[in-house]
Amino acid sequence: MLVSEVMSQQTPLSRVVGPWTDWMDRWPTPDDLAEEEPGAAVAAWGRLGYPRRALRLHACAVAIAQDFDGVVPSTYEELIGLPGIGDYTAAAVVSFAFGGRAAVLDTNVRRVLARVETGVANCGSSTSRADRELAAGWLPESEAAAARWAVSSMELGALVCVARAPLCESCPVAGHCRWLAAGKPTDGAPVRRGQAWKGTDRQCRGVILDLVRNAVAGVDVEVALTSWPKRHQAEKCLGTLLDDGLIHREGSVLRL
DNA sequence: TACACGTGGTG
DNA sequence: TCACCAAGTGT
Repeated sequence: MLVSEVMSQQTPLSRVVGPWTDWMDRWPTPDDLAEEEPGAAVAAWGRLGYPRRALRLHACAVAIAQDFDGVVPSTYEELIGLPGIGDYTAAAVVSFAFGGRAAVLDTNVRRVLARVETGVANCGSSTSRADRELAAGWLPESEAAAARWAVSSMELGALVCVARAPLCESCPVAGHCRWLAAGKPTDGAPVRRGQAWKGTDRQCRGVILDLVRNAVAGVDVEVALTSWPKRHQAEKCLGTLLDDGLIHREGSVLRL
């Protein structure tokens, strides 16, 4: 559950299934992953995106092996302290893996709360204090009910109360929705800033990392730098990749 | 709070 | 084509 939640961060579930299955076959327990080199995790991550998640997941396995005797902890406080585990993932593991009581706040749930409770079309770009208070107020008291609420609210947002064309006709809570009652106003929706991509450091890093990931024998530094049209930017990005620990350098050879 | 951080599907 | 975006985290 922890692995699947980390892989699902900002990533469609449909793309997670394959890598997750392979990952769990190869490393069924935290100890199995902890014994590997971090580069193996980065390689197995493939093209899931945000590859630092692979590094953090490896570090998470090491931490679980060292601090929790190889057993995934079951409380929010313990989980939130692990690498790559933030508010959402800690709550998700508590709720989905252990059936505990935690407010699982992802973008889907925040959108549902924004519409049903606040009456606006969309939630903010990040979790706010108001979101947490709303979610805390909605969370059922018992563990069982809370866990069911968590998965229900997330599915509702993912399948029915979707961002673009919500299926209000088949929504089970349509009768309670302030946004629907108000005639589904679109104003007030925050203008999302598009994610720049072409020519960015992000794209440059992706190109260089992909090159290294696909070269079994490693890649010559010069080859990597010439894989990007702007030399200066390539040097900078290779530098950050090395700093991040995503790529390692041995002489003039680059490896994961 | 704002920003950096990948990738591939979709309208 | 191309902007938009999908179950966030760390700084």
